[in-house]
Amino acid sequence: MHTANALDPYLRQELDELVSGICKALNDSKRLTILYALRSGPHTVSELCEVIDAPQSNTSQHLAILRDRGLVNTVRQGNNVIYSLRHPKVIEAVDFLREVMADEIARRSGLRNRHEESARTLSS
Amino acid sequence: MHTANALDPYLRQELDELVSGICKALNDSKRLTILYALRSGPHTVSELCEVIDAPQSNTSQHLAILRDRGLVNTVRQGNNVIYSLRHPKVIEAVDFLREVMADEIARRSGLRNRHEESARTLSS
DNA sequence: CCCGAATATGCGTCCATGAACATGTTCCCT
DNA sequence: AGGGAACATGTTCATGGACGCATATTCGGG
Repeated sequence: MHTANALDPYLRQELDELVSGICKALNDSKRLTILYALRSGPHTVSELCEVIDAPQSNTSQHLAILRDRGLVNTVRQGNNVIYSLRHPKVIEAVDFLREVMADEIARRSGLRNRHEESARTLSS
Repeated sequence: MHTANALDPYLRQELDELVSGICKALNDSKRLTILYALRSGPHTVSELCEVIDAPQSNTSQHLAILRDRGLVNTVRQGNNVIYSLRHPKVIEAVDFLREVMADEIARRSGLRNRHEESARTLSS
């Protein structure tokens, strides 16, 4: 607690832009799946359709979001458009969040065990 | 591109749970602000109200989301409830995303300059 | 035991967003 | 030039989430 102090207004604004600029793009499992698929190299749209198991228009819309926010590169090659990962750091960040999730799951099962133990102790 | 290959189904599922479990909680500027405010130490609800400049009920709702997803701890102390950061790693992950945003902004202004230059070159 | 402070929750409303479908656009090929 | 393949985009519809307000709940003090 200590002093209530408003947070640095510059940080607040930066977080605003972060949410509207990047977080929103990461807030969908299909888009995350696309980014992870691009880890291993560029892919065409139709390939990504198969990866996320969605119709072409839906896939294109998700790609448009990632493209608009600057998270992927596009190159036209004949009839195909090839998407690639622009900021590999994004994957690192998401991997960090996956660690958090793993930690949290571990913590919960730890709590559960402790609860079971207390229950056992109390009922004995 | 190469082989289209569906992504590891386990990873897909994990990304699903990541989105519904953590990403959704991070997909709001006020909640991010709360987490950053808790970096420097625990805070009461009314303090956090001031930080995010929102009415109490709204603040409590955001806190409930962070609490349900396990991102914050709560301790009751008399009339107050004191919130603290449970997983500092979350901040690290978000900081990573901030770096990505900074990179992307730099890249764009770089592109803009190059465009201006080509324009100047072409028109001269 | 009741009152007020601090926090939580339920409800209604409004807006953002994802999915599906149809339609445009761009390119290659003949 | 025209047709087909690969993508992109517009529209509509349904859902989810944020907010405000009112209402519980929990706690400490008199």
